[in-house]
Amino acid sequence: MPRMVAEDVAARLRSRIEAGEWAAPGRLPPERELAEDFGIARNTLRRALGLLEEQGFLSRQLGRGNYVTRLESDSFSGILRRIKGSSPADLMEVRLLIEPAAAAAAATAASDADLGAIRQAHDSACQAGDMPAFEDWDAVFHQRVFDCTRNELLREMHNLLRLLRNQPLWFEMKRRAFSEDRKAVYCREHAALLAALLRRDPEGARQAMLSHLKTVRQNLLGW
Amino acid sequence: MPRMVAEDVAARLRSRIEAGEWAAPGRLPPERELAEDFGIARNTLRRALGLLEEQGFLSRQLGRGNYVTRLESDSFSGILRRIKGSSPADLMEVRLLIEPAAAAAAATAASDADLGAIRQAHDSACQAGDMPAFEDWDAVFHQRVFDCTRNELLREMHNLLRLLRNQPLWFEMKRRAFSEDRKAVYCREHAALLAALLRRDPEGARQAMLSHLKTVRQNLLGW
DNA sequence: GATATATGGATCATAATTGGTTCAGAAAGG
DNA sequence: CCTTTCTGAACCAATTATGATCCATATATC
Repeated sequence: MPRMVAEDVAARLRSRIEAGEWAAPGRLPPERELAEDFGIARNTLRRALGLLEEQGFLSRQLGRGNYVTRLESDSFSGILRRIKGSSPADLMEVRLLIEPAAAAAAATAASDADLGAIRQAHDSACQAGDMPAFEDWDAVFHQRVFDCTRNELLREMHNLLRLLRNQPLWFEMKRRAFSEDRKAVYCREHAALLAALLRRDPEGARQAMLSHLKTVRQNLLGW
Repeated sequence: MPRMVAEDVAARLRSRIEAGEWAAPGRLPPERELAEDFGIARNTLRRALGLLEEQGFLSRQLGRGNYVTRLESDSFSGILRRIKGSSPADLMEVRLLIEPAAAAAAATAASDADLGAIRQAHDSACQAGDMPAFEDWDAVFHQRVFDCTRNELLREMHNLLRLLRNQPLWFEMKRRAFSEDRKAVYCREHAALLAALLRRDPEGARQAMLSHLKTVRQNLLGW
């Protein structure tokens, strides 16, 4: 299956290495074992090892074995990789923590143009025909609330969360949880948030975002 | 509806690509899967892909797959780069937004062992002889508050902020702003926060963290 | 030291997957 | 109607994965 199994396995191997399964500087299991472990052909596993070797994670020694060299746990990329593995519950909790505060900040910092952009995203979401289209516009809506805050870092942190929400696992969850009724509820809640922003009402915006996200959590996680 | 389904799909695809669902340099799912995903025929999907290819968003490779090309603007790496360039003011604002809430959450979720670790970091910080040592323990202190929340994602997001604070520009700011008096103030504020955590008092912890961070902002930014 | 075993290195034919192309027919809109 | 667009299917071409086999080197055992 030319589905880039090699790259996929390389990523999984790297993650297992960094999880400390074979602490550096340690030896990996023989290729024949690893291949069986991953359920792939040895040839394919060897390609994955080749990729990791190029990246400097492995040292391969003929007749001796494959050895882990360095591992990065505290660097930016290490953090990002761990962020990618976050659970939906954790993500939802962080959203509940950050987004209401951002909405409050947006209420005071937003320009008229900002609010127009939010309204446009809101309208598009309400008119969206199917679930993927709605989700696309929903994401834009939330992003534009953060845009209002004029805080680059905050925007990018939300971008990070947005990326997580768009990963396949999340997408499946959202697809299962989607219905026309729920979309209508979301639209009403978005409208309430937008109204608070238009009133320049920080507390109202905070509460609107909070109750909206609680609805989302209820629909996605059931609590 | 013979009205440009392809263009519509192209726009949605582009939006999902920009949202990082298949981060560059990443591979898109096979055309047959994507077509089913969007609920359209493979031919139509291919027209959409053609449009995106013309715009330079995709690289299509026979037998291999379709790849997202440039557009690191919204991928993990692009976000990372922009995060690294954040201004001290933005960072301070984000800290003020996140850390008090995290402290409140920590007050309810912390185990005795967690609190012991925080106390240990607090003591070490107070006894630190020079500025780098104090900053180290200060960072550990704050990090351990986040550890209490049992939220991996939240911890890693704080780790990200912590990395920012350790970049050269920040370090210089902190070094200039450091003094024994201010260190003593920080220690008192840390002690107040720790006390609130030990009381399992969420509101107290939130307020203690908030006023501490306001002190830090005053010392670093002057407002 | 000689031999056996374990392990990485390399090659090849075959099968599976994937993008590329074409075509006939259905569906939507003027 | 007529045109455009979408659909569904079949087939081609390129790439990748598989499974097997054999070679090369290092380590253990006697």
